[in-house]
Amino acid sequence: MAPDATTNDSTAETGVSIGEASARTGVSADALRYYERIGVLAPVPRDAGGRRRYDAATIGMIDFVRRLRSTGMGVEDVAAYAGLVRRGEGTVAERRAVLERHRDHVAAQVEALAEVLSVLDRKIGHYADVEKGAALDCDD
Amino acid sequence: MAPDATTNDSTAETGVSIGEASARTGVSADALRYYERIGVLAPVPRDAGGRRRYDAATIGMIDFVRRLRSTGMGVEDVAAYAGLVRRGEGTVAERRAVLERHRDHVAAQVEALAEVLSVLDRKIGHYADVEKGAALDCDD
DNA sequence: CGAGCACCTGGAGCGCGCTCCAGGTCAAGC
DNA sequence: GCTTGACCTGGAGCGCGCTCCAGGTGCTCG
Repeated sequence: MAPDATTNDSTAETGVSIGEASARTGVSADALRYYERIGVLAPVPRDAGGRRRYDAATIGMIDFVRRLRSTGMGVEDVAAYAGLVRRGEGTVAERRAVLERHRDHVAAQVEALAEVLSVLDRKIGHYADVEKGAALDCDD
Repeated sequence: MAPDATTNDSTAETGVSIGEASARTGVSADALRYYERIGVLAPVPRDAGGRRRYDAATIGMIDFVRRLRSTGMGVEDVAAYAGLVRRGEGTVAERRAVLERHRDHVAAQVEALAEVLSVLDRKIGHYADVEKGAALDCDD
């Protein structure tokens, strides 16, 4: 059986290109290079030609970074967390603390959004009322 | 009975100052002027000395604007909505459509945040496990 | 009367997080 | 051999949403 269509080389060219990593994670290639520069990602290994190769673990990390970013964690904070991950086992408690703080932050966001959601629903309902019986209109 | 401590003048100085409006809404005075400039707020009436006076309805609008902003609606979109409000009754259906679209947007945000929340909880739980029996650790 | 304070205007500046660009290298396909 | 395309680097540029500044006005308080 052929082992793998993309890796049948003895010099084990492993991982995927930056384009592929971008496609898989939804993070732009520019952003990936930027993340590496500022330390959100550890220096990514290169192939013979100096091109980046992203392994599965790194892809996973990028995906997690994307989630953190999407919930409003600043790139510096993400870089700090990533630094802990890189420093290894001794930082587990600290990593947990960082994530717990961020979880609380996200939970607060959800609450705040839910509140706005209810305000929107009230307002939409009000508009709907005005549209039907265009009468008992107050102001907004 | 004294009618009101702040408004016992015959020339009816109505509404509150920009500082007061800022304090009540949590929106900075600079932002309030900025909002007026770009049309998020209609031109605010002035007192004899050219200072802005915010009435209750405007304070309410500012509060709603703050909610829209906090849920990621861009200032231009907010200005567009505010423009509809200013144009009056004929725009009710359109306003409703805008808010419904935004509500969907916010609902999607809530869903996305909730998903990240669960990922965070899993990860935090995993870290907690590692901390207790520091053994069956895989990688992250 | 002088000081202090809140407010005014127009415009410049800024922090964030990328995004884009110029100029170059390399590998593959025609 | 030449073109095409994905990738490389360092650094400049940008869109957003304010924020800050200089320079000035006017009210109030001691």
